[in-house]
Amino acid sequence: MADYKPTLNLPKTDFPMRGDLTKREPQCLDHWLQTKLYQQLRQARAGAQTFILHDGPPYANGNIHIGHAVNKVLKDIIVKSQTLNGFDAPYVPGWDCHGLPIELAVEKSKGKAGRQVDATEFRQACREYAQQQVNQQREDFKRLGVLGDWDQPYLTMNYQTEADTIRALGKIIANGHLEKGAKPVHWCTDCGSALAEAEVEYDNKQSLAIDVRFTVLEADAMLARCHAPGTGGQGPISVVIWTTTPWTLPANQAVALHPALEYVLVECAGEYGTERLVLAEALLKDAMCRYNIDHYRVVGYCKGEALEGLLLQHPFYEREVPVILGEHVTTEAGTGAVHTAPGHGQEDYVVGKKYHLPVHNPVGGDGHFLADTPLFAGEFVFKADRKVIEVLKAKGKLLREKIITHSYPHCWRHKIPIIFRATPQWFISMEKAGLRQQAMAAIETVNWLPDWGKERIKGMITNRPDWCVSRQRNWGTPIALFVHKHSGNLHPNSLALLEKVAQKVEQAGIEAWFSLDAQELLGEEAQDYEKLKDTLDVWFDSGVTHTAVVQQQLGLALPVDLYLEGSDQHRGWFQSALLTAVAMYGSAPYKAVLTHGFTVDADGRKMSKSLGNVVEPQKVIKTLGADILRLWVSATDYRTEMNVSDEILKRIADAYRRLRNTARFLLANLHDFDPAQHLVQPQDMLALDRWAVDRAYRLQQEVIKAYDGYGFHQVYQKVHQFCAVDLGALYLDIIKDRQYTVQTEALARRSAQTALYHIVEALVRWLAPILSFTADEIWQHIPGQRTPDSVFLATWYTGLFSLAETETMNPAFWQQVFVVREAVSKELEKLRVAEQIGSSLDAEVNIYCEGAVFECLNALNEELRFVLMTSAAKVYALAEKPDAAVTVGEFALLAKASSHTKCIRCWHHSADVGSHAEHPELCGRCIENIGIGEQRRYA
RNA sequence: GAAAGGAUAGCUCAAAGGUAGAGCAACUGUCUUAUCAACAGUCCGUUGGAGGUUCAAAUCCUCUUCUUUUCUCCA
Repeated sequence: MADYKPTLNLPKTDFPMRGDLTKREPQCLDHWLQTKLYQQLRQARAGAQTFILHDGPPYANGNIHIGHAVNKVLKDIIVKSQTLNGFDAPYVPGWDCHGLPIELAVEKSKGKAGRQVDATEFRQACREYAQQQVNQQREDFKRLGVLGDWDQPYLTMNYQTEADTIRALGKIIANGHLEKGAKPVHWCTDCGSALAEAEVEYDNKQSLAIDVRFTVLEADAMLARCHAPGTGGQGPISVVIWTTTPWTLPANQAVALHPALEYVLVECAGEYGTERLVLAEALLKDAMCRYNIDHYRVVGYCKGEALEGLLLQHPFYEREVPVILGEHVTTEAGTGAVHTAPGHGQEDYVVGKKYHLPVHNPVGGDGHFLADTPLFAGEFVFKADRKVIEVLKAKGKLLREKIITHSYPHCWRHKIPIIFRATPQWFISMEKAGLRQQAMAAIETVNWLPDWGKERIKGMITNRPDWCVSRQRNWGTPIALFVHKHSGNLHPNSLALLEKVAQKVEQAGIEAWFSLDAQELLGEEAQDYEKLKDTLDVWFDSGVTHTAVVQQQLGLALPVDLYLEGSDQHRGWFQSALLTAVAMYGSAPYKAVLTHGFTVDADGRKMSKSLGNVVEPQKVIKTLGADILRLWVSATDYRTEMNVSDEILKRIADAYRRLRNTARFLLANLHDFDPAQHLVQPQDMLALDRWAVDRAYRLQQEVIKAYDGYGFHQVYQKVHQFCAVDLGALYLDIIKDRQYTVQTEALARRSAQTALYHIVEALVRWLAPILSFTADEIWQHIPGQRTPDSVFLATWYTGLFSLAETETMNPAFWQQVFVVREAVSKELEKLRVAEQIGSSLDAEVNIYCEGAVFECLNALNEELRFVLMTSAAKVYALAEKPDAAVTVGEFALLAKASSHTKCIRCWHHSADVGSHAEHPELCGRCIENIGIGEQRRYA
């Protein structure tokens, strides 16, 4: 048997079938670095319309997890697709570098600032630690294939940025939003400082629980407010509170009731004679039992809201305190009446604010009552509990005392119980200069994606308290203000001073403030002013990057096009950016805000070490490659939770192989194609090839639309389907015969190659934002002069064209043909099962039809068999249909094994095999093709 | 405890009141000219559950389960 294989034009390529991504991707990254791809891109797009995605800075601590990877990849897909749109879309990644977690990490190695190590040295260590964390995270982000200005990222600890953060504060002060106040914070009496949430741990503590009478000042006024069917009883009336922190009573400013709870007025005989008590009805029995009172009677009742504003006598001070209402009051324990000391409790503070109660804190930093505190001056708070009880007893206000054990916050370092203590703080007021209302208006100007994000942030802005921006910390942007020692007022020249400080910080970083001698700026006045030691909340640092980074460092205009972060950032960055922007210049810093959900496992549970369901991006990259991770990100609808597991990634890897192999096949069939010489003009191309280009043309419009709408999973679905169905199952399968068997230079072949060429040019661009590494690799293998050098410098391919409806063989025509093809396929399968044929080329088929179907099939003439991939395909009128034919819809089919001999070169069965003496195993078509060449017109 | 989002085939996604549909996977074959590939055929669903509105519900309403995020987490 002669070997005709060398006479075929078989596919040939260096583009490997296997991705080998774990090896190839790092090389690709090196190449991008060496060619300064990012810088090239900036030059190439200079002057083009911009698209600015402003990066939200991850916190510079710890390894990146899958959530970071999702966020960065989504950003990268957007930036790359917008670049393909022709926009100048710079991407400058950033890091959030100040703050507590870094301080805590440094404390572990260096010790606490001001104790084992001085504050300056401590801050330097924080700076170094943060930089090292940035470096580590940066390597992981780069490995994901994210294209950005990694050499010049923005860091909130850059001197310039620190200075501009201070200037941002100045602007907010100038606009009248900053306010001094006091707020209770966790306070360790041993540390002598405030503790952050992360420094607090809960443990059991024994406390004295007491029930205390707050006597109603005007009994008549009280009775007038409630239903008292009889006489209303006898004796003094007291509202009873229950507390586990007796030492907070000196700071009491009110008693809180729940507005909707039912309260009762009970007459009973106590140790001081007949009296009346006010309690929540639901707790009446419990309370009476606790007080050992057997005989009592309800003499009146009312809802809590009826008592609002009623005045009570403080149990041991000459102070009148009001009844206030709070939703936080419950009936789980106590009396339904809550002792309220805004200086000693978060909730009391919040509700107190509503009623304009004074925030009174009589306790010093060492936990001892201040010298001007009547009765308890100098006492340590927890020791004062006993003394408070003695005083209450003496005043006849104590109903009962008992030692209880309960969960209580402790200092994680000293393991001692901590207290809530109001300390001076700085706030950005939501109301003082209309910030809340302006922010609400700004929300309306932003495109929130998905749309429920708008309601979410509106709800948060509506309800949020003033923003406490001060922290008693070391590693942070300083609140660089001077406060008058006696009046507590800001220095009248604060704004000018702030600018002077900012100039110093530009040169030497935040240390310039901490090491500043006040005299240098204030001269003689320095002795009258206190230089603030507080730092800014880190959310302020990241919040103002719209100014400190976007405007100042990058010189870009606001608002930017897009912020993109996880949905938790409605509470975080989206809000801190919005509030600071509105406070500075009255409008939102972004045009649109896009959010993504969190990654969860296959069952929708969040990832945790204890559940063992954590997917680490580093591991995925090491085993499957970054492109697989990227493909997963693109394939997943990120608007809700994103499921990820080994199985899901395996499926994604399968899909990757299909995409890669499709590209490989296209390239392999273009190995001898030079577009400069061989490209066939659209009007000269075969009809089927024009159909294929038309499919790509239509798809490209959908792909671009999907990218612009940030619907990447649609891109994935559509492109994958195109590769699997339009190309794999149809077009590529059909043209193999033409590609392989006709003459190398035949129009029939060059026409198909032209289509393949157009398609791969388009495909590589569709894939580039998602499969960046693979697309780059494909780009290198596409034949012809490649300009630009990289797919990332390119714009969408413009060589595609549509197939006009007016053509005979228009898209609808081919649709009809493929319906028949599918039916034929099913018929052939029957023959195959019956073992009458193997390959479809072993069969021939007769089609009986009329009307449009007949016209259609007949138009293809002799070439119908190539579309159906049978050795023969004949079209007859429906009337001629024999009984053996199978009817499928509008037509009927009769398929049978071919009786002719198989040509060993093209595998078609044909009557003319053997007609040539020199090539007894070939058909006439192949003889032509080895020699003079076959003519084709349609398929 | 509250608010918001989500739940459709083994997986990823469609279907905006009108017969639940793709692709992948699985299974069974074919080919050996994309070969650790490709093609063909087959199978797969009480749309988380229960009610309701409607001639008709994945879709609208109510309740419920699970889950995610945020808030509250307390005298």
